[in-house]
Amino acid sequence: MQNSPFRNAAQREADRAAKRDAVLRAAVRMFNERGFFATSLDDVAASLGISKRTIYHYLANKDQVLLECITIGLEQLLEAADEARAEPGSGRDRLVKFLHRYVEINMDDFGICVSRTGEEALSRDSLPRYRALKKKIDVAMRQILTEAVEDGSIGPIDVKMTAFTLAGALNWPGRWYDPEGELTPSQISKAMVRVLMGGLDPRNSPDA
Amino acid sequence: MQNSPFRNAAQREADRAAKRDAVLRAAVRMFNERGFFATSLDDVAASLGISKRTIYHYLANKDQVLLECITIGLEQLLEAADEARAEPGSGRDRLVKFLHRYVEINMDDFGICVSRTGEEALSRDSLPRYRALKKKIDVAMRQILTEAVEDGSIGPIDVKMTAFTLAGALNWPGRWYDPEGELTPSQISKAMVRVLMGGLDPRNSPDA
DNA sequence: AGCACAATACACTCGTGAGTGCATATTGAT
DNA sequence: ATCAATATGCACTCACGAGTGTATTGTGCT
Repeated sequence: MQNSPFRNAAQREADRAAKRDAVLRAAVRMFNERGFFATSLDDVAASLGISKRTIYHYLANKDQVLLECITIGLEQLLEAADEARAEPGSGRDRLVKFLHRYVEINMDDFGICVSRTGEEALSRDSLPRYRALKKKIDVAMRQILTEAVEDGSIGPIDVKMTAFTLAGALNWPGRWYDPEGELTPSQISKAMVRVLMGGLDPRNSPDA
Repeated sequence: MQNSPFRNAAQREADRAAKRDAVLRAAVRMFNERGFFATSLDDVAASLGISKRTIYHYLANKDQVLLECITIGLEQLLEAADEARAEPGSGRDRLVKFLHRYVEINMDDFGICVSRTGEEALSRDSLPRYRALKKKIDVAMRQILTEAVEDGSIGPIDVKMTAFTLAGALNWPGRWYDPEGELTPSQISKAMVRVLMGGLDPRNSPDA
């Protein structure tokens, strides 16, 4: 059965997907390093030892390359939201879980690409999909916040503005995080979440 | 004395500065709308009813146009830091003052440009000046935080990570703020600062 | 063996936009 | 009145990079 046509068909499909993936990975790394506009697909091809024409065999155009990269990043965030919501514990526990994952994803190749790329980089055609995904994440964030407010495990904050504020803070590491730096993603995420949950004002009594 | 050569020389200088300024203003607006790379200097010139060649009379190249815009924005932030530090009151009071101004500046044309522009957009030559200014602002922010921690008016937070977290949150409005939207800069800034100062965790006892 | 199709390369077109050379107008100084 | 300098436009060059037409190779299928 090793060589049945089914297996082979599947195999080829997998090969193709793997190659497409490799292109996206190479592309996203270069986008993050030099920026989307300063990166030519010739560069990306060269970094893989292939020709630009090959890239166009797997992806329609440069815009689609970017959209795929961003989509991967955004879908990771959506997954994180789903996972967090499935957790046991208080609303606050689920929120904290989500925030941690959010920060960490934003220090991964595709996540970095998300936080560094603005709407200007995408084509008219790609914008709707992009905006829809962004919106979903915003909705998920607000949902998680609302649940936590409702069960009283966090204070009665303004959900909308809090979601914006959190998003900003959590996305920022994508701009300055340096894999060679001293701080690990996990340390960064812990520190940031602590600040955001506790706030700057002194607590009336320190809790356990 | 109305027509003394001094007056005229000064006048001409002022005219020139005003024109240069108008170019920067027009440029920054377009950069913010379409993005730096999607904006050609021909576009900017057209929006002012002049020719591209005229722009090159006041500014050396596109890179310098951007650098000037960013510098204006960053210098506003530095000013805000100085003003805040000169205020009376507790360290917390000065910090809050600074944060409010910070957010508001980030919703002004030049401030938006700062928060939307990454290092990729600048040339090798411009980077040092850019980085130096950014650093100054980070230092100022940490200074203000440190003072507030030391006089006990805010909790004993990790200054470095808090500065990063705040910067992220405060810069974010530059990405989504819409002058036509319902929320005014002042409302946004108030809401964000409240979230950041108070945190999400419930307070042990609500204060006055 | 031969066919069909996927994968890849090479060499090209074409548009766009940064930056410039030159010619011209305007204005203050002598 | 004339000169010098400043301001501005027009038309150009030049490089770069996205995307493509076509040829070539490899591989599974019959």
